Amino acid sequence: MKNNNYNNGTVNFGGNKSGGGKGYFYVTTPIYYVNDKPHVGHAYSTVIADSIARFKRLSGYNVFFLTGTDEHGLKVEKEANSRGITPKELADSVHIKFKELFAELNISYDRFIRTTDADHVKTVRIVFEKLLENGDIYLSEYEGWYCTNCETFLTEKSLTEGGGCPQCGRQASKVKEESYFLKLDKYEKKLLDYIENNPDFIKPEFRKNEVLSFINEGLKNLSISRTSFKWGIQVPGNEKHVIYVWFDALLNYLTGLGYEDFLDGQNQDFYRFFKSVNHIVGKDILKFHAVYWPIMLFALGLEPPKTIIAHGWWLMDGKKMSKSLGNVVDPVSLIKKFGPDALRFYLLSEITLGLDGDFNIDNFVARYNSALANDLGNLVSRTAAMLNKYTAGKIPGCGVLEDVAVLKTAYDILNGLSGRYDDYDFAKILEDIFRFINILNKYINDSAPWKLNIEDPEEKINLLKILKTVAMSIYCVSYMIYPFMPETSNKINNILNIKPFNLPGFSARPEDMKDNCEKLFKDEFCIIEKTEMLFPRIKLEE
RNA sequence: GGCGGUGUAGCUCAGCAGGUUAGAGCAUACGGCUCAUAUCCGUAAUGUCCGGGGUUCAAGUCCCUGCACCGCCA
Repeated sequence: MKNNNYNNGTVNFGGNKSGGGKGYFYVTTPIYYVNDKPHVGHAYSTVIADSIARFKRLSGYNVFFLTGTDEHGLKVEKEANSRGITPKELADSVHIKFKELFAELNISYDRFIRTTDADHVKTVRIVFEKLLENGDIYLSEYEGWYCTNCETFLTEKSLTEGGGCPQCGRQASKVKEESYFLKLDKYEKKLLDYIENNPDFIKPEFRKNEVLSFINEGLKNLSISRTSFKWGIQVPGNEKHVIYVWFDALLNYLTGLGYEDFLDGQNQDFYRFFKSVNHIVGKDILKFHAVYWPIMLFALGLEPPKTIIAHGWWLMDGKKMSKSLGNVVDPVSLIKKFGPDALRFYLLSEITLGLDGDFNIDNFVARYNSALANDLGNLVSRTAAMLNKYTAGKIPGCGVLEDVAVLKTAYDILNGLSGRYDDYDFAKILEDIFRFINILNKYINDSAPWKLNIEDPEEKINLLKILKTVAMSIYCVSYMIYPFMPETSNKINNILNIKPFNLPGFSARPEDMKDNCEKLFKDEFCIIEKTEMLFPRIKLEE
């Protein structure tokens, strides 16, 4: 009978970030528009945010991770009308689809915000009134071209030859209407200064240049209300107007943190979190986050976000995903088939941050089989099998020393991890991890435990040393992959009979893993007897 | 039209403060092992480093130019 009590007695499972107080970390995804069900692009943004959130929590930070849905605006109203339901009914049903996807993907968000939530509606109104009071918002009149589909005002020059919208191609119309405007020109200089002085503000770098050139062409004050439809938050005191969907949506980042309580002096953490905010956004909405949003914050007397990460898009077989092409990748069916971690791994390892990626199912399967099944899965499987076969599952304690050279490789990777995460360089991190996995497979091959004679005391020690080294290394691997593949990490720890990393209260900075690992393996313990395959190989059918 | 970027092995990309035989992963071929998910490990082959010109003792690596593709803005 094997020991089923976790071997965790001596490891520090408390928050152990050195140097006193905990760091704060706030990460957000875009809030997703509810006019259609989620696709793989939504999964991608969210997985990026989840991985960084998990890593920061693991490192001992106080993390707040916000995601949610953007539910107001003309497109939702239209879609609802076409389905014969109310906009709220549409939002109710579609937002559930996002929640289901995130549950399948093991997304560890702290709050799922909806722009129809009462506290958000209240926050938007408070902000609007505040800015109206201090003069950053003013009532005026707009006369010019407008695209109803995009809810965007257009300059005459930007129209296509037939008078269409440059974005969607639909016919633009000439309108003359009363509108509230947000002063952008007033803060133009301040924003430029901020961008110059904060190199981490926009990532990757080449996007920063695009934003700079956009601002340098001169900002025109932004219309932030509409009178042509109803579905939105009404302007306080002038209910003819509905607040522009982007003004509404961006403020979710404040609502989610409890801005209202902060204004009432009830929320001490607000500043600490907001100062460390990382907005994950798609490249298509960078302008809203890097230009309009900081200016809204300036107007409120707050600092712009710390970092905006603009990622690329997932193409499908080289083509943009679209309903009309019928090539939209449904993430839920992929997860059902291959598991959440396979999708998370593919999304994060196959794309360089900022660039577009090509989603190709053959490539997905190839990566899965090669990296996950053959390299990682098989490493764990062969190690567990050898332990069970040769030592009855027993991993020796401090009486048998581990191979320092092998573990040093692991500790070196761990020590470089925090810096790598600051750059959001997930593909590189995963590359390092899998290079180490290859080293472990080679180490096993080269030292060939199966050739050793257990009857011979000297050879037995050697055998134990090899197996202990690999077990310790796999524990480190489990830590390294936890942010990307939490379910797999938990399974590995379970096989090793060690507590999972996601237990409340557990934290260990990567730099502390050497100590933690050595303490954990100081005493002899047994792994579990029956192990499951982490990633069964996928055989291509047909 | 303006500004910016990219073009390196079959595929995805790294290399670029200029310097010995141009790299990695995947895919391919051959060899080794058998603990393991027909897995793992090793070896090998393949490149007019987009074309053209120039600077230099020396250029994927710098400059000019042409072509192709992409991004942002108009």
